Amino acid sequence: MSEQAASRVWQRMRALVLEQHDRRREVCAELGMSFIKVKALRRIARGPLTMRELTEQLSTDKPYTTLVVDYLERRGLVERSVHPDDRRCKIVTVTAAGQAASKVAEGIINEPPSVILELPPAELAALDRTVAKLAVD
Amino acid sequence: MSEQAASRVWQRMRALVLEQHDRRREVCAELGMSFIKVKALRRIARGPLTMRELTEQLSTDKPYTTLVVDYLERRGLVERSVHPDDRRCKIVTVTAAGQAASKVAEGIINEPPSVILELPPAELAALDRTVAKLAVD
DNA sequence: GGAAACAATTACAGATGTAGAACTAACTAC
DNA sequence: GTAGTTAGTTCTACATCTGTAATTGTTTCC
Repeated sequence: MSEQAASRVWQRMRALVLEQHDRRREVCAELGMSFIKVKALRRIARGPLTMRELTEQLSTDKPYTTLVVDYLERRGLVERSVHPDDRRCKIVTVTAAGQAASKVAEGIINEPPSVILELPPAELAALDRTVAKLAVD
Repeated sequence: MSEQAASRVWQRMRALVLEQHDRRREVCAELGMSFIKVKALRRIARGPLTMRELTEQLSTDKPYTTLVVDYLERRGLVERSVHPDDRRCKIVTVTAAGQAASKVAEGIINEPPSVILELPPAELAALDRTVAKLAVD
């Protein structure tokens, strides 16, 4: 029954990501900020965003986004500027320091668990191909 | 380079679990409680636990565990009883109502994303075998 | 039996995140 | 130009979570 296999796969993937290899605490300790702020920083580092876009990405509300960006700006990691075409909007951009901090975060978060690295090369390659199909983005 | 493949696999698994198919909001809305309380309920439903054990499972602190269990007990989902061999300990057990609520939560959380179900059977079977290797627990 | 250790609770302080209402400034469309 | 809309901010209130210290009852070990 392939439905059961799918369920098994899903539960194990969840366990791996959320329990066995959760690096959130580590990242927060390293950067000295809450995880939602790390997430905000990483998104901004990926490319400039308006406040509204960032609010959507973080799935939070506008007032809190203001607080988060205030915090990151105070630490010199991001900057606000007025949108050239629509002066109501602000564009949030990462600074050099922010880019560096984001890289540190990515390094910790994207470090794969050793169990994946230890797979036989052929099996890893197959896994790579399959998982690529699962990721829409 | 298999290190890059491992990194790719990991990042895509994370995206799938945390972004594409995150059911946390849904579960919280359905059960009317915060996610940490859902997590506590699910752990207790899996089998009786002492407060200390539950504290470890939730990776929180003792006082907060007391509050969480107070809440679940007030809603009639779990019960506290004294440990027969060590009267310092309390054993937290799920009630019938709690078991039912937990099943609802599991149903939502464990429902695999459709992309997994849609894989060709042979590929799903291979994925199932590989992922089983990755899950230590 | 007494000291030390442990489980759980209580009390408390503080950080973090969620949410609504009201406001300003800027844009859009008629 | 004026009405309605949108982006962002401020203010406020609250829920949630984290962390420390002290307290109670119980167990363990000498």
